[in-house]
Amino acid sequence: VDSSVVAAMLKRDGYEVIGITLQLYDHGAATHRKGACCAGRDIHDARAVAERIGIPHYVLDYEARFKEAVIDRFAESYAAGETPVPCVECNRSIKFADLLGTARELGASVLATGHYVVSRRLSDGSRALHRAHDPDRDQSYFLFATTRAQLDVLRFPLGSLPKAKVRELAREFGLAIADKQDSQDICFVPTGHYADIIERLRPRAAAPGDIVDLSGKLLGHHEGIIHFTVGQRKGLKIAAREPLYVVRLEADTRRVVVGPRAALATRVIRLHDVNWIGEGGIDDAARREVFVKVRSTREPQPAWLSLTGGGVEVELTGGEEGVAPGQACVFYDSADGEARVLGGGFIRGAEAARPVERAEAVAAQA
RNA sequence: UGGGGCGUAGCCAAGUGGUAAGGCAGCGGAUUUUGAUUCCGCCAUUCCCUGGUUCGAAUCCAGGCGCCCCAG
Repeated sequence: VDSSVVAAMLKRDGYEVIGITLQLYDHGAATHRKGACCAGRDIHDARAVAERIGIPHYVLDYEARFKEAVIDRFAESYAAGETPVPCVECNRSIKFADLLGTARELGASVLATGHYVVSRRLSDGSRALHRAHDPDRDQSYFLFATTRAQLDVLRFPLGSLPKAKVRELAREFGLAIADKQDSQDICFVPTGHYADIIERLRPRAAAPGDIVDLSGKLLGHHEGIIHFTVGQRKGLKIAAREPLYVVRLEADTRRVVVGPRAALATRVIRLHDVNWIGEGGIDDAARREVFVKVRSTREPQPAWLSLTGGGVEVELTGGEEGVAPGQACVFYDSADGEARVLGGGFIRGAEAARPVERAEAVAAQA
């Protein structure tokens, strides 16, 4: 629905519009699944929309690149005990790199997408990324890795519209897909069981292992580390006095370490591959308070950034629970409203306190 | 084979004469363009077995069976 409305809006406004649909993965398996995108059924729908609004439409076969850049990395990440965010990878490499390049080759001056995020022009001509007007639809979390150069040629016409309005527009434009279900879950996992596809790609990653508590005591067994993520409660099959959560995954020993909810508390997060699209450089920002999201469905939390030898470190003022390596940590300049996206990074690890503070705590006890 | 204790759902566990709490696990749903979390719902016609007392028993009595502990 979203990208269709974007195309129709631009066409209405007098732009020369070219519709492009990406074929990203096996279009046989996922064709009939509700909530899927970018395959089979969607391609037909897109073609019908293009015809309705009178624009040329191309279907680009990106299956090979998608498998390499998104699916393989997804499996790799899980096998390493991390919890990846495939949507981030897809946006930055498939849509905003490969597709963007193709758009340019077609002579397009900009690439418009149906993402719910706002791009604002700054006085110097460059662009700033902001959260969508509707915080419930905001997709900025998945777009933190977008570079300044990409922002220059990207447009997000839906960022200030509520979803209901978009569907209304779709009806006004006479688009048959006006009430089509929103996409959700991981698009390339037709069954909803992401572990299946990882097992196919990385058979060795599905090996069973032990479930232990924080002291290392054996509590049970599991059918593969890929079935778990930090903070997860369901599926441990261990009856205890209180609910147990996955505290960390040890890929090398295939151990799943569990503990009480309190053990999920996190204050310090270490990042890698940080992208900065805020004012100035990231070193300028290290002195002021920012707001970060550690998952898409969470309000930004106050935090401080600091540069360390290995990368960027985030210290949360209030703490977070169940922060999983591999996930994204996205920076904003404000806690609410259409906050500007300052950038973000991938989570390398997280601790309940800084190493120095831990050392001091130990010293104090002695 | 002397003494003591125990046996309630997959696990832990309350209930000691009035018609089976709760937690954990599990299952289902809601929420969610990642994985999770969270929330809601479901989950023992029956309390180791067999008799007995009683209007009424998981609760009292008798006898079995099974476990545990101490002492042999």
